Amino acid sequence: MPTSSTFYEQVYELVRLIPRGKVSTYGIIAERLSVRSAARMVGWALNKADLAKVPAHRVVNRNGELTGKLHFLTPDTMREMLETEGITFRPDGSVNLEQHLFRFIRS
DNA sequence: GACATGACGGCAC
DNA sequence: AGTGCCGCCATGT
Repeated sequence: MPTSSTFYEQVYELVRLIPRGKVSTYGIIAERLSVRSAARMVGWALNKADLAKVPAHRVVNRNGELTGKLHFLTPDTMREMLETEGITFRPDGSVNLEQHLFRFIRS
């Protein structure tokens, strides 16, 4: 087993909190994990994630672009899943964060 | 152990 | 406003 599965699990746990119809960003998740400016790690973790258990399609970059779509079954899978959940897209194909960004509730 | 790479983000030019 | 560089940190070579 990995020396520290905590990082993966914390990322997955946060991603699982994102409800249908909402999305979050790599940067916000990284910040929530107190690993600021290490958004790359979030993407890396999601790449190794079990897509059946983690709604990785709900994580986009800061501009609302589906930068991880190539890691799904087909390049259109990510967008299709989001559309099914009610996400609307801009003409350029990016998600309207103003409307769909999920804000984590802090305790 | 050095070096490149990656589902990113911020800031300098 | 577009482009580029650097920081971040785990992995593979």
